[in-house]
Amino acid sequence: MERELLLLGLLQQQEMHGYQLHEFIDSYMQTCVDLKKSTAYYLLEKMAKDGFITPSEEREGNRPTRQVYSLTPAGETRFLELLRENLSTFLPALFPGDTGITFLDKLPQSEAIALLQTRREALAAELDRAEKAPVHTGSLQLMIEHQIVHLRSELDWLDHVINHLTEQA
Amino acid sequence: MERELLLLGLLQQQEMHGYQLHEFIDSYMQTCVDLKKSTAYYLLEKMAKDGFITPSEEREGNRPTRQVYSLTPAGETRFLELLRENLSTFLPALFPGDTGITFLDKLPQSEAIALLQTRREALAAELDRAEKAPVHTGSLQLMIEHQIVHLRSELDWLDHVINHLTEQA
DNA sequence: ATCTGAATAGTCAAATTTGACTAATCAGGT
DNA sequence: ACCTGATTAGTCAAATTTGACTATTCAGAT
Repeated sequence: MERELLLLGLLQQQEMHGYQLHEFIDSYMQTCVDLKKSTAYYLLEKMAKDGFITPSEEREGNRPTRQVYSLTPAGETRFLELLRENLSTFLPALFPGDTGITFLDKLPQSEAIALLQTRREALAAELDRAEKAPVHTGSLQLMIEHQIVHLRSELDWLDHVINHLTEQA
Repeated sequence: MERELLLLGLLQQQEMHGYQLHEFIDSYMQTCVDLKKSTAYYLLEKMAKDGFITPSEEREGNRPTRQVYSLTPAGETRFLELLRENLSTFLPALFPGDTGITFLDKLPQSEAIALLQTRREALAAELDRAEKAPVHTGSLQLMIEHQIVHLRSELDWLDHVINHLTEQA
């Protein structure tokens, strides 16, 4: 559901075509929703069929025409409906990385520590990237700051786990 | 991939049947992976076909027989392989709730505040539930504590956002 | 002028995931 | 002894999601 909200929300700000939407999402929002290109196209077609958005042919330069989508009045209503629902609900974030943590004791401590250190590097790099990202305006910036807060807290926790494991050895 | 790791990991501790696996995951691990019953059955069948687990018929009392799965040697290897990969990788948690945050400014402040307060209640309830959960042993407890740390940090952040919004009004 | 690799803009079959449904058994009340 | 609702254990068609593939255009090097 939040994928549709995201697409509608972006289209509400300005009309765009599929590739453009995917580009934006992939570069600025990979942290809240993971939306593959083919999924974006699928959803756009579906929402068009449902009457929430309408395509119009557009041609830029020499390139083949592409479908540019814009919100219909029904789409505007749908957007607000999904937005209200999203904001009032607590949708827990899932931690696929915790699956491994659950079975940490199935490996020798020393190996577990080494593996987690590799994870730590990747996490630190993510945090770095997020902290360096250019400042945006409005609510988007709010989301970016949320990510930074979250990543810091994750890094702290991971260090805590690694220390804990190291002390045991 | 982490869904398969989870199933293999649980089966490595003791053989189980589909329903039992789903029950366990749904009650103790909904926070790291969301695995529906039908997905569990699908994955079990697939992993059986791949030779990682083997089913054996079992009957309890009067009930119809059911498939109890146990790890094969190949499954044991696969489990360790997936575990190593999971531990060494940083798999970012996704925040579907941030989609709404991104479009917060599309609603009047007062309504946004009210909606977020509803979200806050749900989040606080989750935290409460997590804090009251019985203590487990081993690495599972580690994951549970991670969840608590995370939920506290989320509650803090949400309060921060609500305050910020309230001050603006 | 041509070649090469990157960027743009998608399509499609296959894999995965879901929700809705079925059906049997059990526990408790009446 | 019978009824009712919860629990157990699953199945299945439909919806969604993905990865791999295609094809065109553009920018820069040669």
